[in-house]
Amino acid sequence: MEYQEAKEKFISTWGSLGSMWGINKAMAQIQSLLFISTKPLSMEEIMEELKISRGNTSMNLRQLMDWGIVSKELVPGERKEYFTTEKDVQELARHIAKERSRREIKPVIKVLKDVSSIKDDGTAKTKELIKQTKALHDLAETADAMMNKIVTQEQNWITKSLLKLLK
Amino acid sequence: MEYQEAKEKFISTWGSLGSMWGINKAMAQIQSLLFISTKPLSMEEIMEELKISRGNTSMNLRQLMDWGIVSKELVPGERKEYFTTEKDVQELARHIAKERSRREIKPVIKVLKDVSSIKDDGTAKTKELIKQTKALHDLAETADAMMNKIVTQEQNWITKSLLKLLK
DNA sequence: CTAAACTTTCAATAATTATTGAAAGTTTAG
DNA sequence: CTAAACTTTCAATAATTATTGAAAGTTTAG
Repeated sequence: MEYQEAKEKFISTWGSLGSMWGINKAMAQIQSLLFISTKPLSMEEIMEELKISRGNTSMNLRQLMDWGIVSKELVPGERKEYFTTEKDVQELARHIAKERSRREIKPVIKVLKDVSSIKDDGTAKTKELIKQTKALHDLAETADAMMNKIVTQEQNWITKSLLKLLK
Repeated sequence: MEYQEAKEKFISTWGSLGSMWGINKAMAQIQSLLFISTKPLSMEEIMEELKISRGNTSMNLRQLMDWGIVSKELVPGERKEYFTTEKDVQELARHIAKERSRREIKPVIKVLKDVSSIKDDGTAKTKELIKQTKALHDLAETADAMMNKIVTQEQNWITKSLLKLLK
């Protein structure tokens, strides 16, 4: 496999993966492109590489900046804006985990808490609803907490020792 | 909040969440409905509760069975098929994590491995591609392994002690 | 201040994905 | 074996989501 093929494969795989972390294709592809680029890229360059329109590029870059994983880079003497993404995978994972938690997981936990707190009228179906949503609530909270803790740590020693412990 | 409202809120929240674990709305809603039901439900009952067509119900039930989180229950003396979902959240999480890993994460890890193994032609851009995809590969593998281990364990003692350790 | 160089917005449209429902298929009671 | 009771399939359609591109907006060099 040559450079160009590998690059395209990476971008398209990572792009289609976007949905896993609640991000659309173009957004994920722009991030991928920046992630393996050796230098900041301008909007023109991104449009051309990915064959997407100016509007699309602009909107998705903004979203990536909202997620905190892409930032503007000003090149002195240049009028254009250039963009870079966080290059450290650990940091990237931290940002993504934090945003997902905030945008998606936390609100769901809230709903589960509300639903599981309705008053018990004694009927079997109400009891079941309360029991099951409470169980999900606890699971979701634990999972969310673990994810954040793990990803927030100075990874190396703790991850390694956890993995050993869990094997 | 009364039973009916709580139920609807739960089903619609959990349903819209489906996309987080790569499942469509109807599929997630059917699972939710079964999850808080006190008894197995027939296709008719599911259709009626969720206001979805017979075909839709049939297809999504099949998918849920493929995921291994819903199963047929035969009620003696009845011609119809009845359905139940795994009621234990721990088991549910295990199944979901396992399927996601198999369907989505493992294939991506494979691509990352391939891409990061292209021959180094000495150029900066090739070096960067290799370095970055290798880093992602390692991260993805570690995350996948941890998720599976955690979710596979007899949760209680290990989860609790891990959480303490991580706090 | 002006105009060129750029970016953003957003209505129209294209692409994708989910849903319907009727026809075909399957199972079982009798 | 037959027909009723059910389930599945799948082409057509509806709903949702992403994309385009031109017009409007913004910034800065001169």
